[in-house]
Amino acid sequence: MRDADAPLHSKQRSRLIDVANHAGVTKSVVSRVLNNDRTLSIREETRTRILDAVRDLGYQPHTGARALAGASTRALALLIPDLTNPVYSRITRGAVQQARVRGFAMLLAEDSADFGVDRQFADLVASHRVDGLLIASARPDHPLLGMLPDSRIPHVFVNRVVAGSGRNISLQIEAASQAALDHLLALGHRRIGHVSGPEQLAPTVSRRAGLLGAAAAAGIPEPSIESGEFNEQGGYAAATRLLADHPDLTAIYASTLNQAIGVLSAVHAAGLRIPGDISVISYDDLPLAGFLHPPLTAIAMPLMELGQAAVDALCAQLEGAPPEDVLVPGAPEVVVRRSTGPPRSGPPSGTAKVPS
Amino acid sequence: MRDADAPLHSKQRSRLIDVANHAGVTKSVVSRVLNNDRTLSIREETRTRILDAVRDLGYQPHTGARALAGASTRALALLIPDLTNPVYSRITRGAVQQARVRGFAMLLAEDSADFGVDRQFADLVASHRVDGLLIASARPDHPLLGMLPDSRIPHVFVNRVVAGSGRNISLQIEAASQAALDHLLALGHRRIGHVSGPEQLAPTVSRRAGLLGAAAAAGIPEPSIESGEFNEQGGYAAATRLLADHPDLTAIYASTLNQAIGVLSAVHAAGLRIPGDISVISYDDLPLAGFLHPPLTAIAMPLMELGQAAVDALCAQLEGAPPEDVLVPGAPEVVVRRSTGPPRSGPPSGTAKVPS
DNA sequence: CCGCCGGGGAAAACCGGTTTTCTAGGCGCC
DNA sequence: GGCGCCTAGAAAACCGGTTTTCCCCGGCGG
Repeated sequence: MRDADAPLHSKQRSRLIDVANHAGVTKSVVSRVLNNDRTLSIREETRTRILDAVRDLGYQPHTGARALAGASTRALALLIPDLTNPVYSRITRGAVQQARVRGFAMLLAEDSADFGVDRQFADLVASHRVDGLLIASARPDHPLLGMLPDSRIPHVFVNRVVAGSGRNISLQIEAASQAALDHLLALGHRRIGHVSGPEQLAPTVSRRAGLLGAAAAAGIPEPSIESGEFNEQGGYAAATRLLADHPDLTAIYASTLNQAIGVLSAVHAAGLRIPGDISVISYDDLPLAGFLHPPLTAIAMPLMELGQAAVDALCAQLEGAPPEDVLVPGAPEVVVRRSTGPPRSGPPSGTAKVPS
Repeated sequence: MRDADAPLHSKQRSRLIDVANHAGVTKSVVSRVLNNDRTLSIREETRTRILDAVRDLGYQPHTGARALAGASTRALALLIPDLTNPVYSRITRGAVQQARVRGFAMLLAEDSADFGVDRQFADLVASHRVDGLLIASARPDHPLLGMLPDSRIPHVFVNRVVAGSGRNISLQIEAASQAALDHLLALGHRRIGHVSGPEQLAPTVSRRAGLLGAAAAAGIPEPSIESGEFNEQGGYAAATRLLADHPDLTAIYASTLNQAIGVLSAVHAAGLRIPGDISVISYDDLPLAGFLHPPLTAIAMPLMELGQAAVDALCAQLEGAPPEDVLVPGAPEVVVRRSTGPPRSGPPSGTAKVPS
């Protein structure tokens, strides 16, 4: 035992040099062992002696020192538009989990405060706080987009498609819309309304395009579309307009679970029965959907997997791979509950023009 | 101008030494100016020269170097049990925002993965990644609780009350239960059920205690209580049991918005009308509540403020203040919607014993 | 005239790692 | 037997800040 001089009873955190002394080597060797430096040649016995010392002392590298010495910070940052939107909650969960698996910490920034978030994000990078960025909040005019291409900072876009960026991590949105339409067609619906999201947002556009394309291919009348924010109020307002302007609709496809809740509310308010008068189907499935009134038919999307895939893609960039678009696999699945049914035969039963 | 030798066109990030050269001083002076070192005496002219240089060069300190040199990391970590629970989303939002205001980054960890989260959190501290911890996820048996008192790491408990810790940041939960009961009493209810949360969880206990105390004071029969997880399924199951075992109930008070959604569903499934047969009221108000069927009466709690207060309290500790309990002000407010009304006079109308 | 004091800032040590360079010894080879 | 090479690890230079110490200089009192 050569550790007689090591401060075994010290309450201090142990440093690399302590481990080195404990193992009877220099700190450079310890560092290289811990980082799996292939250019180091070392006897197996020495290696285990070092690893034992690491364990004995409970050594934990100092993140700052590491970052300073040029290595990575092993931290990522996630920018999302709205934490209270369950869609982003799931994506965040997946991303945080996967980051953890890969040994990264995850920083969080929310765009809703929109109080200089672009600036904040730029600072995270400039101050070497993170190795890379996950951006789930890029509207086409987002200031961040202007500064990213110049910087060398690795980043991916999550659930966003920034044209030509070559680093978009996305879901099979068009296929989801196709699946939703197929479900409605199988029930016999032909006049369909769509509650869409904010204009120019990539997922909005994809869902709409998927729906319109599929409708055209199926030879049914072009779906009526109204847009609203990605929340309950947005869904409520859009559905109210749809019902008022297109009394012949028999089904509504909502772009988001939050919107769908607003849609349900608007349909109830119009005095219509679900699915008797109007069927409602939603993109995004969550446990919540099963407890609505009526339980909501929805398209389950692999949101956690999206978050995980985004972290994987970002890590690949960190390891030197060129960025590339990723389409998260997993076919959309229609979870049939009780908000969809055959279309009514006659005119709607309720007083569609008189919301309470 | 003395900056002729400064690499003005360099694309590199500028360092402290660059700023110093640009301003014609040494880096120690720059550092002390930027950190408002009161022991430094400096001419006003020099100070502005330095600040100008900082601005001109777009200087951004290297977080790692700073942390290494003994200063703080200016990062905090937040541990929450479940991101998809909107309650925690709001708390998180408040915390992230306030951290940003105070110049801190926020790291996120979720307990749901419960894949060594305590270990992960300990690591964050041990590796000097964060200055302090916000813990919103402490069950009494949480492993983290065993290790925290020893460590000198500043931390607070958010929406949790760890007895004797002296660092609990909490809401006026008892008052909220009181307000809920007052609302029901005013409507004429006397037989009340309560859907409670997981046992031993501090908020669960507080809400229950508040309700029982207020009920006793009002002289009504002791409320019937069933517990369930803090999600829709938990609320559904608990409400189903309540309805089956206590057919005389005329109102249910749910512990969480998620649970309330399950309660609504269970009441519907039992064939009962809301509020005709059963009134439902919930702790936690969110926009979502207004779009349920029927729109849900709920107690609005200042969740974002809770998150902010937690960050404030933690920062106070970082600045050397002794930890102390904080009761976030803001009286609970009953947002009356349509899920509550006068109690029915006779027996319930539905087939309460036959959930579909 | 000299010593002391305080303002203004320079110098250097240090934080804990990473990475490149260097060296001592042992071995095979010619 | 001398040489180069390989192995195993030592040494030292850095990364970019913070903080303590030190120094110079001018003014002022004795």
